[in-house]
Amino acid sequence: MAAQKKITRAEQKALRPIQILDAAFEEFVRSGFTGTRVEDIAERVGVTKGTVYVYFETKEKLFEAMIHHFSVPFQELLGITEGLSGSATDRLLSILGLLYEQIAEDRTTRELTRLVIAEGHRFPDLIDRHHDQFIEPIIAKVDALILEGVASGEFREIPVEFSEIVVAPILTTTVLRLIFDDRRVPTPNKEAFLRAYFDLLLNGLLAKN
Amino acid sequence: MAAQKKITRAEQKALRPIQILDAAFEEFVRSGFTGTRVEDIAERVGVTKGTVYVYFETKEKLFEAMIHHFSVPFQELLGITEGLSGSATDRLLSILGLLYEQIAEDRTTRELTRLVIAEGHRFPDLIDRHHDQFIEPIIAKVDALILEGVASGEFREIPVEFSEIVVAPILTTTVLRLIFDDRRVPTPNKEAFLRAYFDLLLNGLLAKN
DNA sequence: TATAATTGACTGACGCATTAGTCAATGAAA
DNA sequence: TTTCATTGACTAATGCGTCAGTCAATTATA
Repeated sequence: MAAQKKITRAEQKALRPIQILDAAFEEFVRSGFTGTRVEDIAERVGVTKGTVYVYFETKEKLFEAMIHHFSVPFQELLGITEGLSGSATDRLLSILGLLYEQIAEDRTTRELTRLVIAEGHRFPDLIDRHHDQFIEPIIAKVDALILEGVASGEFREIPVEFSEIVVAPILTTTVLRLIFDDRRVPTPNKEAFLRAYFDLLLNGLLAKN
Repeated sequence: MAAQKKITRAEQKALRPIQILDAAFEEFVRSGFTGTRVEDIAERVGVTKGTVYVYFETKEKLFEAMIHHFSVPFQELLGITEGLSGSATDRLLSILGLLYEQIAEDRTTRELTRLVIAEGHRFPDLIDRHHDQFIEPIIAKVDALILEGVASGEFREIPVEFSEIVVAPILTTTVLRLIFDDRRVPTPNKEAFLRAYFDLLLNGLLAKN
């Protein structure tokens, strides 16, 4: 019935590392580095432990390769944001919206955040990579846009060394979903959340006027 | 030289559980639940593994007791905030300042947050306790104050179901310090950070007026 | 096309190290 | 002398990493 895709040995071999990395992601997310058994990863792929060691030298190397593999997609995001036009406000909100989708709503990014927090001690390189490829570019981008808005007169002057305050609701949503994932704390409705977030960010809490 | 405090056996025995819980905190924070050896905890106290098992049945029970022990001090905070007076703005900022000190700046609370994120899967009760004694009371408190401010005309009407947006900079600072703790990302100056946070929260980013 | 030879991806049992948990022996305080 | 907090050697179990052997897929030969 199903179109039987004939897979050659060479094709299967080329696929193996990625299958193993996918399985490793799930298991490491579930149990952390020390709590995960290489055998569980193998079982998830449908092979035995020996096969995993054909492709990866050690459990540590496998963990690092897995992080590296899943970190790639995010890097594309910051490129996309180059082509935006409009007022500083429009562009800032566009980027914050994209960041919300890519960080708070994307399971892979969320779980990578968990691993960075949980396993950072054991893998210092992980922290450095996360900073250089994730935190720093985001902060720099938001900094730049705020400065543009200040220069054009759209924004008040605010101290730019604290622009993590501006993106804070995104990371907070990420962490709350990481901890409570759908039980106890409901997943926020995206449109309603962004509306409230942007409204407060732009206009503040005070009623004056 | 030092005043030699004579410690009786009974006093020492009464002290042991707390010494073990303190040591357990440090070791579980350093290596996570699975990565921590009971022997390391014992060594930190200056006893051997057998002694630990006199006071705690299993490693799991010890972990749970440790979390319980260190979660207590935070509960006092929410009591303190009852006696505040002044405008809704003043009281909101007072509470946010206290929360910043107690969450972002207090190492114990920070590291408990790490354990909740890292070990929550293995200890579901931990998640529930954290929600009931930590997240929920904070959100409820901030909700209530915002509603008061809206009622008194101080605040604009904002959707109260998203008041985690208001406290987001606190949790974000906590997480960033957890990940980067002093290397790569500098620890923010408290006064300057709170000034920027409160200014943005009250007045927003837009220049209008 | 049919059969034999070869390859190499995968296996799984095993060695070795680690560690949770036990308990009879110890020795210092009372 | 008695009590009992502590010890540390022990076991049972677990899990990483290895590697000689297997067998299905592939290639060479008839």
